[in-house]
Amino acid sequence: MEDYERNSNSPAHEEDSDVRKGPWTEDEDAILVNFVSIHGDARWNHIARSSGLKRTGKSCRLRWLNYLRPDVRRGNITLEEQFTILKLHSLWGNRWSKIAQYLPGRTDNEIKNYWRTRVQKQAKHLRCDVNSNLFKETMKNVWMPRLVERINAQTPSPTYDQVESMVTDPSQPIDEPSPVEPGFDQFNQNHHCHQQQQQFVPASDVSATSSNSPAETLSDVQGGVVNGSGYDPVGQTGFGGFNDWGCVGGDNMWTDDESFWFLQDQLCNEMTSYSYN
DNA sequence: AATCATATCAACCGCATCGGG
DNA sequence: CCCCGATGCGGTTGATATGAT
Repeated sequence: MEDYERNSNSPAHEEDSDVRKGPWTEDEDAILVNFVSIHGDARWNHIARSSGLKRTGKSCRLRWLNYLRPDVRRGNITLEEQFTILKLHSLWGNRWSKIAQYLPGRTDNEIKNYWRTRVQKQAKHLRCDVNSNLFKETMKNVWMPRLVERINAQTPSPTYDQVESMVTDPSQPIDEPSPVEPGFDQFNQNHHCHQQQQQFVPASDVSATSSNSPAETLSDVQGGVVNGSGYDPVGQTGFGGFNDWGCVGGDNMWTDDESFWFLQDQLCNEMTSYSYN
């Protein structure tokens, strides 16, 4: 903290010497909340200047969006939220702000942190790239079905489709994504976004009628390559091939299917246990 | 109790995009 | 068109918390 202030007071940057950086104080928070309540959450540079806060507009905006905004949610990521993150990331990649639209109260920063600290860590343990088909297939065929099992255990009886419809808060509007959004066409085909219900409703021709096998359903929905004995480790066809999900070739470190799947299961347990502590 | 390693997350930075002049 | 300021996004950093030894 002090380092930030020392740096910002460097004589070499006299013009920047008034700009505060680093953690926000309670006083600063109070000032910002007060100003936003009066002037609204726009024109951040104006807010930064006229509030007397020695912060940049960007810093004010970030503080408000990620921390001070009244509807921001804190605490453990729920199972439904984990499922949503995995599913939407499989469709859109690192489009954190877009994914955050479907997790009311969660910020893009929080989702990004979750992905980096939890999901990427597991990829690291598996010694595979988080963008590799191997890892995508693992998420799709092991972790996501496991999440569904856990959700079912929490709230008895929902089908896989119902779990999907649980993953968004019905009270929150869902922005209609741009028609040219890469990947959205497929998403929209598979999950009709009903504005009235404000839920994901899987299309009947894809999964709604045969949800007994989550793995199969996910496979169908997302077009992944799955076979009885495992996966296609060098396949290029998983998840629709969106260009921001470029496959990292040659990263399959596993040659022993049995030990691989054993480890998958272990890691899955570890990963899905986070929200139960 | 002390030290080290690892995990978490708030906040920064650079870049892209958008809109007004 | 071009420029410029504002805004938003994704990647990254670094301080702090927590756990392990």
